[in-house]
Amino acid sequence: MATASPQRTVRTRRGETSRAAILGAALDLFGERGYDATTMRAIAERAGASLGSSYHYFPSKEHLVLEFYRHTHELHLAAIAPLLGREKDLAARLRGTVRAVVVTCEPFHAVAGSIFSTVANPSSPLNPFGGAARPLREEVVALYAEVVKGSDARIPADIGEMLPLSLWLYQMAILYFWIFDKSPGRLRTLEVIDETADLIVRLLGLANLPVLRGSRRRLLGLIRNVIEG
Amino acid sequence: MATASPQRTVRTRRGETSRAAILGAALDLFGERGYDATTMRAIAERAGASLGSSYHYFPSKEHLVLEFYRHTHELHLAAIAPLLGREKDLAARLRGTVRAVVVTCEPFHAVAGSIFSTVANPSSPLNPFGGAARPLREEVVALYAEVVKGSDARIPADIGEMLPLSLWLYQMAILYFWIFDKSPGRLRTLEVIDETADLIVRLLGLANLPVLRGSRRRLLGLIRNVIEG
DNA sequence: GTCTATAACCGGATAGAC
DNA sequence: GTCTATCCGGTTATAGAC
Repeated sequence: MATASPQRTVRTRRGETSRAAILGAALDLFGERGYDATTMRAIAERAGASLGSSYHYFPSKEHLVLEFYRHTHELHLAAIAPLLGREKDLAARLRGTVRAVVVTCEPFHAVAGSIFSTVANPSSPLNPFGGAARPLREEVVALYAEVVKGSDARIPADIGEMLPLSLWLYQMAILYFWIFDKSPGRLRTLEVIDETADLIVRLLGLANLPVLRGSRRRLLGLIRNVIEG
Repeated sequence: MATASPQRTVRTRRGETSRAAILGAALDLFGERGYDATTMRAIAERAGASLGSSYHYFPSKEHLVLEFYRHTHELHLAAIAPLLGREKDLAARLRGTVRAVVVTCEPFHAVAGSIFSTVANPSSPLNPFGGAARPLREEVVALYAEVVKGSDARIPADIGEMLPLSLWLYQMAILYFWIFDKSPGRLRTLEVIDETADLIVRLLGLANLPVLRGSRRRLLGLIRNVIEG
C-alpha cells in the first residue's frame, strides 16, 4: 500500500494544541474565579475555541477537573522525590509527603472547596472511590507504598498489605481539613500533619503488643472487608 | 389600633397547605424516580402549584431534601428512645444508635449522595461544620453524649469530654460508607457498624494502659486543638 | 475520520406582574 | 402568595470544514 497511513504528525499536533489551550484556559479560570463561577463558555472563549470544540476534547466540565488532579499530582511527585531518596525514617517520610501535598495544592486552595463538593458526590464520575478515578488513585496508593517500603521501619506483613490504601485515605482526610483551614500560611494544617504522622508511626510500633493483637486482627479484617466492596 | 393585626390563621393555614403539598410531592417523586430524575417542574405540577410557588417555599431543590433529613432525625430519636432507656452496655447502645441512623435513612438512600455533596461543600451554609448547621449538629452531639452517659462504662474525664463529638464524626463516616453501599438490605453497612462500634468500645477500655498513655494524651490534644479552629 | 462551529435542549433558579 | 416569562449554564445534535 504505497498510499500509506493518513496519520500525520501535523494533523495530530493541531489537535494537541487545541486540547492544551482548552485545558490551560480551564486551569487558569478555575484558579481565578473558582470552579462554579467558571463557565464552559468562558473556558472556550479564553482558549480561542468554540464550546463544541471543548466538548470534543473533554466529555464534561468535571473531566477538566480530573486533568487538574493529574497536574498537581505530577508536581507533588517531583516535589518529594529528593526526600524519598534520602530520608529513611518513616515518620519523616510520611510527614514530608503529606506536607508536600498541601504545599503543592496551596495555589488552588480557593477552588478546592467547590471541587471537593462536586467530587464527593458518589454519582460523580470523578469520585475518588469510583472507576474513572482509579488510575490516579492507584498511582497515589503506590506512592504511599513506596513511602513505607523505602523506610527502615519493619512493618508486619498483614499491616503492610493495608497500609498504603489507609495512608491514601489519611491524606484525603488531611486535605479536607486543609480546605477549611483559614490560618495564615495554613499553619494549623501543617501542625496537624506533624502530629498525626507521628501518632500513626507510633501506633504502628505498638501494634505488636499482645493486648492489641485482637483489635489489630479485627481492624485489619474490617479494612479488608470494606475494600472488597 | 382597633384595626389590629392582619395576620389571620386562615391566611397562614393556606400557606402551610401549599408548603406541605409541595414537600409531599417532592418526597414522593424522589422516592419514585430518584433525585436527579425529579425536576422542580414535575414537583410543582404534582403539587398543583407553579414553579415560582415552589421556590417561594423552598430556596432550592436541595432544601427540599434537607427537610426530609430533619424529618428523619426526629424519627431516629423516636426509634432509639426505648433502647437508650433500657440498655446499659455501651457497645450495644452505640451499635443500636448508629444502626438506627441508617435504617431510618434508608428511604432516603437514593437522594443521599447529592445531599452529602451539598453539605460537604465548605462554602455552603448547610455545611455540618459551619454555623448554620450548628443547632442540628449540637442536637446530634448531645444525643451521643447521652449514649455514653447512660451506659455503665466508666470513661476517663479527658476522653469523655471529646467523645460525643468524635462519635458524631464517626456517624458521619458511617453514613458516607452507607451512601456507597449497594449490598442487599445494606447488610455490609450494618456489619461495619457492628465491627466498628465494638472496636471503639474495646479501645476505650484499653486507653488506661501505660503504653498508650502518651498516644492518648497527644490524640486528645490534637482533637481539642482541631475543634477550637 | 478528525476537528470546529452553531444552534438548540433541558432544568435549576430569578424577576416581577398581579 | 401565586403565577408567567425569562435567564443562565451544562450538555447534546448536527452540519460542515480540513
